[in-house]
Amino acid sequence: MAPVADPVSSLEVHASAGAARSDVLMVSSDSEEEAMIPLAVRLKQKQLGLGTAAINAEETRASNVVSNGCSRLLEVPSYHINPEAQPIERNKICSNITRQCSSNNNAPYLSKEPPPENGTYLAKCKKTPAEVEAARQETLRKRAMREHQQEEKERLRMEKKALADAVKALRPEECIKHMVVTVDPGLLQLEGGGALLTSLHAMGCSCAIEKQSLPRSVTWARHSPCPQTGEMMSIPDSNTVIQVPVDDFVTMINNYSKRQCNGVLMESGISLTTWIQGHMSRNPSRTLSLVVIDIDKYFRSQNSKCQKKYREAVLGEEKNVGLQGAQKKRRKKDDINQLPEVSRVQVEEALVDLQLQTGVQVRFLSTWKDFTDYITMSTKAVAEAPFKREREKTGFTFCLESEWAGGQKVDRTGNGLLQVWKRQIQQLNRVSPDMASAILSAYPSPRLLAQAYARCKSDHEKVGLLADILIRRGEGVASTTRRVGPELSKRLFLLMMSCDAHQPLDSAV
Amino acid sequence: RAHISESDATGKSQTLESGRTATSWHLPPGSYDIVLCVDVIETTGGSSGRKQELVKELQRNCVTFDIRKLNVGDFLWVAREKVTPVPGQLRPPVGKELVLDYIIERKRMDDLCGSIIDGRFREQKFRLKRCGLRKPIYLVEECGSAAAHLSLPESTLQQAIVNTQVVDGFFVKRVQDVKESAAYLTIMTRYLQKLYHNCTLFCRSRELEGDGGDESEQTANLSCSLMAFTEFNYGAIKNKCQTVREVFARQLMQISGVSGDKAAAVLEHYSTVSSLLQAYDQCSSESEKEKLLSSIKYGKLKRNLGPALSRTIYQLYCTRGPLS
DNA sequence: TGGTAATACACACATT
DNA sequence: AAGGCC
DNA sequence: GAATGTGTGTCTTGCCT
Repeated sequence: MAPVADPVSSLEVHASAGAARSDVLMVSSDSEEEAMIPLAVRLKQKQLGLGTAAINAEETRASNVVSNGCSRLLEVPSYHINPEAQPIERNKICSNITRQCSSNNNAPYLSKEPPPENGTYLAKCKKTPAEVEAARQETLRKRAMREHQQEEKERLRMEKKALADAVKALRPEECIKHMVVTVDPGLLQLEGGGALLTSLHAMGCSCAIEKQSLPRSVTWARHSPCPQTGEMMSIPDSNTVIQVPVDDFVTMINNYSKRQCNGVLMESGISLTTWIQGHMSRNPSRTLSLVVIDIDKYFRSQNSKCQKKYREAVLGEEKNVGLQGAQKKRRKKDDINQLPEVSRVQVEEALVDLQLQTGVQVRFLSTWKDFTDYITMSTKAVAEAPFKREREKTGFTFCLESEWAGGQKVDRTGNGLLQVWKRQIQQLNRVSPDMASAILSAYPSPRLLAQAYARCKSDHEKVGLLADILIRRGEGVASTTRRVGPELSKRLFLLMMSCDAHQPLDSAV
Repeated sequence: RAHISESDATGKSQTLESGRTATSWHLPPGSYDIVLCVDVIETTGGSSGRKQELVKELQRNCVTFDIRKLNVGDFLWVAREKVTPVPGQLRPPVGKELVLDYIIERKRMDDLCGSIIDGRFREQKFRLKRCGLRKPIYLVEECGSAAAHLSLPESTLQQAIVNTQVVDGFFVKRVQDVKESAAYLTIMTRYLQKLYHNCTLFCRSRELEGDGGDESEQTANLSCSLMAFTEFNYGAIKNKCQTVREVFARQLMQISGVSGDKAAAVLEHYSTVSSLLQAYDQCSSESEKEKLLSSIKYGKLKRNLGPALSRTIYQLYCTRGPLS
């Protein structure tokens, strides 16, 4: 039997020794949360109080109407808001509604513009009871309509707020405050546990201490309001960091080396890879990474014990398989000295095995402060990950495609637009500044180029419109001139005139 | 001794389609060698002796490697078909080569520092993600080494390293110096040689690469469907075919204030230059043209593009005389 | 109701 | 604080 | 985003009687 504790058994020891206590420490976001929950609850109540499908249909229709009204005021075509919306103005809809209401309760010909003679009649005689009643109902309807509009406006505002807050929660600055770091109690009873919590707290995120399915591990969760219910819910992150004691680590390295030496048939205990594979098969969705703290302490000990074997192992000229043969010093007194003897090369070999078999990586840290810093940085990385991923998904690739010049500054009068136009031409592949300048001098604005294309009689003429423009390179006598050429001419024609957005510019074949 | 051959895949003068046809060929077990490939820039240039130190170390470890011009990454491994010289021909036939899924970007701390500042860092990570190789590795050198007073704080650098691990999902290997880098490459090479000792390899095309998580596929870590090296190295050069839509987006972003989200929002309504010009032509008044784009929503959710940008774009595309 | 002023708040862009 | 103003 | 700081413009709010 191996004289060293198995990692699994050590897990059980730590878990039983540690008091499994769940504690959540709110740092600076508690006031915000208390303010946010009632907000979301109100939204939920309104959604439940009114219908679901019918109300949603009403609200989308109403929003379209409002948007059309706004866009009319801004003199903007309505299809910017909704491409399928017809150019119906809001005041027409409203007047139609009021007209319908009036005709239902009054004589049809009284609806809008009473004739002059009827006007005098109506002015002389007081309103009939029916008219009074009609007026009352009209007022009631107006009030009801206003209330409905108010409520819908309010609901729309709240929804917008909720979405805006959801985006805010992902911003690099604030996202960290919505993170809750769950730490295994086995980590805290080790030295530096308090410092970990202190640093996490200082960073502005919440901490929870509860027993993890993985020993001495730390996981992350995002504390955010659910868009549907408004309740706060925790969204767990797949990342997990496990701190592996040097004893267990060295033992598993040794087990791997034994397996490599003796052949695959020999069962020689848990190796790093098999240990991780066991955990990963138990819950496949986790992304693990390992931390080993102060492994140099082990190597220092080994080095002082037998320097000769260490050097041989580093030089790697002989297959130095360090079994646990050289364990002669005092046992229970110093745990390190009764560990098996492994070399740094053996560690690296086992690490490569772990990497290629599981993709899990191991971080070696020298102090517990480094561990705290590592967890701190990992927390920031995990917190900001969703934000960055979403940006990569929506944005264009060429935004950060190495040599990318920022937008050309242009003032209110339009100064700078010529440079913009030149740079626009250069966005096509294989267009040098000289080529762009040549085209620029012939057609100093997009409109002029488009007009030139429109004046062409044939498509063949359009394709070759720019082909014979001269490019002058250099200055004075040494300057050489070339043509733009038919290839670039065709590409620019396609770019300017094609109606197919996915039209390839680089001609095939 | 190590076998060094200068097989130069001339990076630019290739034919448009690299010679691999759709014939799905394969490499039976034992018909190929696993060979480490080192980018030529890692062996030559700048610091005279430092680069050769890695080569020397690999040679001492008896690692067979090949020095090539890699268009992405610094190290990778190929499965090189064993070729037997044909009688009557001086040159043996060219062996087929498949590139393994692992690719290493080696980064010294000072390199990393400069890369972060000028933006190369993000670009390199992006290129590694989409290079077709599914197991990118960042080999970070000079980790705990002398507090190199670089132009960036050390905490910043380490945060960047953690980010590439956690956010980008790269495997990050930290080493102290060049010697440890060589040791890592040596161990990796030997392990891969052992891993692929009895595998039949198939040729995959660059297409159909649902490059999901790298570590997520822990069970099928032995990928036998690989790309031909020529196709990989050619595809790594960035001469992608542009479309009207793409170039239009880039053009929009040439004006200050137009970002990716803004351009994308405009493209939602007018995906070509032509359609935008048509829309301007259909406007009845000049003020209508000015505000044609002002109420377009962009980005996170429904933020107006605004009248200012709308006016600028209007000036750009509607000015009938020369621009200034 | 609409319309503005004043602020807050983002975002695009520029630096150690 | 609600209502009518233009 | 490395991290932080700076200026453009929208967007939110409150106000008016």
